[in-house]
Amino acid sequence: MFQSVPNSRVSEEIAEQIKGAILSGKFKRGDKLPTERELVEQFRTSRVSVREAVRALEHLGLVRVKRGHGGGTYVSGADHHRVAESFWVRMQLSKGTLNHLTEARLLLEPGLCRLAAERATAQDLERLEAVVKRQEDTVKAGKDTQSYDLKFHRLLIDAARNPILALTTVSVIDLLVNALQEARVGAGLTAHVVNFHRAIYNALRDRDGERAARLMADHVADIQRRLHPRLIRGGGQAAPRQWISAPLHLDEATWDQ
Amino acid sequence: MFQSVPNSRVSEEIAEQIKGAILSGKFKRGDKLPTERELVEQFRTSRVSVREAVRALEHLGLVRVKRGHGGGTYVSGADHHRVAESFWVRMQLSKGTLNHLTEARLLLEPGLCRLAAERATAQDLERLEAVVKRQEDTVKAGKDTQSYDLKFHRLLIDAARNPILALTTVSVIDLLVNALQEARVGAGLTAHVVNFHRAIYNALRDRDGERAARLMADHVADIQRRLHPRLIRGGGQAAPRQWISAPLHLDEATWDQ
DNA sequence: TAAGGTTTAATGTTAGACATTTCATCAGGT
DNA sequence: ACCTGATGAAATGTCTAACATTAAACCTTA
Repeated sequence: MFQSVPNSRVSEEIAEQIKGAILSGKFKRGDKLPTERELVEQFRTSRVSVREAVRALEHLGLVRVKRGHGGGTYVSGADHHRVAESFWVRMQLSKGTLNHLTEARLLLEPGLCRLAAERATAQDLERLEAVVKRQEDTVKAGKDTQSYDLKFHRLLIDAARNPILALTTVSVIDLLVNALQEARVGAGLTAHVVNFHRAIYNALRDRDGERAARLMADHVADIQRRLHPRLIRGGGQAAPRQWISAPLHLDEATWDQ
Repeated sequence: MFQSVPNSRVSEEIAEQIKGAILSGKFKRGDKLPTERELVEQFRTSRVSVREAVRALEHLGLVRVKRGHGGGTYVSGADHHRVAESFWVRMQLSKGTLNHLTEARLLLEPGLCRLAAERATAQDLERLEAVVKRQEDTVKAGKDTQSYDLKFHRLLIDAARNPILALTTVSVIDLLVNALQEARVGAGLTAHVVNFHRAIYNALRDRDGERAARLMADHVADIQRRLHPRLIRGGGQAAPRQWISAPLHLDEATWDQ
């Protein structure tokens, strides 16, 4: 019946305006917002309110704040870490386990494969192939391949071209990788992993979404079978201390790492 | 190699401690945290830092703050609205559309059906049946059934017993419902909806996950077919002004509405 | 007893000073 | 040339103390 009244908190009003400016493209990724003092003048308010607004944007993952000389508020193009943190908190509140995370992954990633098989561009496929190849070489050299492992999944997720599923899936994978690293498991299955990646890539190249999805499901289940048993002695309760993955899009990773 | 240093911001340290207290159960849903002034004394810090910490928890969805007499900070047991907002922001940044939301739903909800078919308790089924029945009665009376519609999906999501998928799916549905309401579509398909719900319930009762999943996929696709065409004239760009759904768990809705 | 004003306990907002961090620059010694 | 360390400057971070606003509870009165 009636319109809801405007936000009662000054900081929310400010945050809303800045958010609008960012989303409408007035500020782009990497741009620096005015300093706190300048914003105080522009909004005719106090520094506390401005800071509160900036914090809100920070928690949305829209900006990041740097201290010191040359510091300030920089537009960061929405990274996923805050969402991952929310997932983690909710998991703890609901007494969730790693199996719930893997279960989510098992639903999400095969679905993304189907989408990616339809939508992957030539460039997507090229990048995927390059990562698989480099991973194969690294395996032969006997070195750790986790970074390529993650890159493959990230490229695939991006190729599916669905921002919501991407945000969710990256967060889930990130939490899983964190938990596994925390528990010091994960080594010694590199050969299996890269074989799956190669097979999935081939399916995507052939635009065979079903095959890709099935392979991905096997791949994730394989990881689950191999890693989770090692976790029985109760690892992974502590919150992640630092995030493994770069922010959501690989392109974004170049400037805000 | 090295341990990460403790959070550099005072407020993060405070937030971490309070978060820990909540997650470990020292504060339960509905409990009132100490007032800002009391926290200032306990942490030996300033009100600014305490307030910043409380804001952080608010953005995590862990607490909500009420002003005025009898106000204060109350533990809210993680509602999904903040995650939904993050989803929305990311969608806008990525030039996403309603179709991306529906696509996510189309992947998530059938999957949840499979899980729910395995895991639903007798009580879950009882509640689902009750909602379907009431919705059928409401349809016969010719009234609006949206609240029952949402309740059905929420009960089903809860029955799948996966906090991550639940959080994601509730957020997606919430955004969709918001966008559709904004665009004033949605009336006139109540009979179709309730028939699907009945069929899905039957499948769950029979523990036939595949059938339930297929029906749910049809159901969501049906909604998409009927509603999205009406959206062509550009509805749904404005951010949701208020959230439709109650917080994540129905049980939680009783005290913090 | 119901309507409406008053009190009061909490958060919200402002102002201004000072602390800290971080980069850039420059000087000096090897 | 090049590393090392001292200094300066620009920004955010923190603290204090006062005042504003809100909304529940209480009290007064018709």
